[in-house]
Amino acid sequence: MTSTPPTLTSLTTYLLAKTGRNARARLAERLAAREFRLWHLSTLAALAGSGPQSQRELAQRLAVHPSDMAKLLDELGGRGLVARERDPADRRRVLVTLTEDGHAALAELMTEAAAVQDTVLSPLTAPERTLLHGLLLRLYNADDPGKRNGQP
Amino acid sequence: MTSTPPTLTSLTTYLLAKTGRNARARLAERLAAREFRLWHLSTLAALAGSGPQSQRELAQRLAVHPSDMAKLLDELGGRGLVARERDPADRRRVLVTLTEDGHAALAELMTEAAAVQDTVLSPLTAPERTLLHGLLLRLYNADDPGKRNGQP
DNA sequence: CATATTTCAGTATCACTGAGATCA
DNA sequence: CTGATCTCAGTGGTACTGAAATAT
Repeated sequence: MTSTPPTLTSLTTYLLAKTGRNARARLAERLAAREFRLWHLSTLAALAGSGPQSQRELAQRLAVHPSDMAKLLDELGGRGLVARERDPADRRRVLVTLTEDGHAALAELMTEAAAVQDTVLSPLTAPERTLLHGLLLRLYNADDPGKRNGQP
Repeated sequence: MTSTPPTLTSLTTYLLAKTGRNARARLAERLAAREFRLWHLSTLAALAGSGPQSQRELAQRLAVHPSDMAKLLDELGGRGLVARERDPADRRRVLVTLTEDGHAALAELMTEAAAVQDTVLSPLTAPERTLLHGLLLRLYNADDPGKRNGQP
């Protein structure tokens, strides 16, 4: 006879995937109200955090395919949030920079993200949230950066 | 060298989504070697955990659309892992049950999942893993109060 | 007839592929 | 010419939508 049936919730990785997906979906919904998608936020954040850089660099950093990065930057550029110009030093490259409006948009979206996070983590106390963050950060830093693809 | 901008990694929900997606992708890769997908494992586990049930019940429990559940069960049924029969009490319903082979397949897949989990959680000590599991379980249970009577 | 369950066909979106264009 | 970057059209898989078929 089979004893106690295996349950999915006994797998930590199952809970990880489920809760992560939930958080992601909630933020996506929130961003959609402002006509943004998750990659927009990630891209703006990457530009703010690491300064002007080539499209290829940006795509690698976020683990997005260069072809998709082109479309993303088209959208962001059309809204005046990023500026694209040929690198004078190497005219094959396109240097992407964050505009003033881009900085403002990023600040707004990060505020939204913080609000969503507060909802998602509401079952936990402040020290527990810090603890969770520390554990997840170690998992995050351990897996190969730039090998896998996914959404932010 | 590429590093993720600090603004995103300061969001716990970003780490949640990323690590969850990573775990999910690793398991999917592993299951694919046996010609299974993640939904197959989830479905088998739900049947083992909650016993024979209608397709609709199963779909709701796993938050899958009924149309997709039909396809999933076609695949599992074709491999002899589940059996489908009309409910004698209400012939609109289709009662789904796990076969012997289904139980065996589930045990194998759960072993695979445990192996993947051990890899993903390798940066953490045993007590830390327990701690993480407890925190995630509370987030998971707070997620959607609509499925509080099921196992997954 | 009104409702519930299952099934099938079609749509939408996302990650990815590959070919061509530009430039060093 | 070789190699790198960027662009664009198209593919495949997954999640969803809507409606017909079957039964209560």
